[in-house]
Amino acid sequence: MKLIDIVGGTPLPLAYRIAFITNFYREPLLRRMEREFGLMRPEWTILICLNFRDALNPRDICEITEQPRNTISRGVAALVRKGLVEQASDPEDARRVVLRLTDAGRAMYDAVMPMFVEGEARLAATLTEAERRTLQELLDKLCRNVGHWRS
Amino acid sequence: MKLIDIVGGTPLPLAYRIAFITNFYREPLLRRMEREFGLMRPEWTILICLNFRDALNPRDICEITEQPRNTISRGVAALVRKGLVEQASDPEDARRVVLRLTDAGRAMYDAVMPMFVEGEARLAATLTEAERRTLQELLDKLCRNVGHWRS
DNA sequence: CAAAAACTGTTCCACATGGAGCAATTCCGT
DNA sequence: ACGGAATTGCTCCATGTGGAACAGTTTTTG
Repeated sequence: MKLIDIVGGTPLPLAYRIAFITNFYREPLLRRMEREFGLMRPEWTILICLNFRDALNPRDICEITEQPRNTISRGVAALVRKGLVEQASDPEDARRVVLRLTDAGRAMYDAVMPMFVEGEARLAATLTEAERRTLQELLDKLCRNVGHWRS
Repeated sequence: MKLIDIVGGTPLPLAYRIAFITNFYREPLLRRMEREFGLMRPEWTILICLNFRDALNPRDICEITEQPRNTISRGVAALVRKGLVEQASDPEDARRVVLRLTDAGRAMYDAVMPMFVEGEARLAATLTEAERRTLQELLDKLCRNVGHWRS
């Protein structure tokens, strides 16, 4: 009796399998990240956002990730304490704070990300190249239509 | 600037899209469940397990779901308080407890599940029938090979 | 047969997270 | 230009969750 047997028997053929994969892929890696790098999840989220586009406001990150403001606020504070992010005041709006990755912040991103990439590689290794391409296209279609199905 | 743009730009083409879908599908529905039905997530997990196969031990549920013992213990205690689950002592092993859904427990399951089914229907509606079948097969292949890629 | 080891379920404790409210600043309507 | 509304970021608070230790029971080992 394993979880997959139950998952296969529920009336949620897609959603449960997707949640199942998320649980067993992401959760253990996030735990390891917390243990080995001392990064909390919101901090990692912020690093990802800033690595993709620098000089964001906390508000932008909230909008992008749809996480509560206080969560992002605490995450930023922790990253600043660790010297991974610098905050400057926005000259155009005194309420806003401009966030930038420091070199240490980029180094942290480069140190953590390979762990997830390796997990992705193991995941992808169970599929053929054609299957991978197909799966990615279908998932991408779902993601891009998030506005139609999000609850 | 939306999350999907960042997701598409990371070196995790599959995993990030899957996590993205999980976040925007499951999270809002779980919040609604907590609000409207007063069920916590571990309690819902336990209901799903017992609906699939009755007379499980807490230990079984821990093994199936790979959740910590104390989480399941608290969930069971809450469900018993609410009259959704009954616990009896196992005559073969005094350490063990046998869990069974009550009629109210089954009714709760039947009341909550349609919410998730509806969300699944919206999700599936963005794909054609053939795409749905293909996606389910690929996801199923990943799930069944969880032993090869789990971290 | 006795003692150590393993197992099951619970409780205690630390803490990460989300909601509500707050101060400071900017925007908008009149 | 002025006063109310909206926005931004932060702090307090309640709580859900996981790790570690614990008591009771069973199994294994010497």
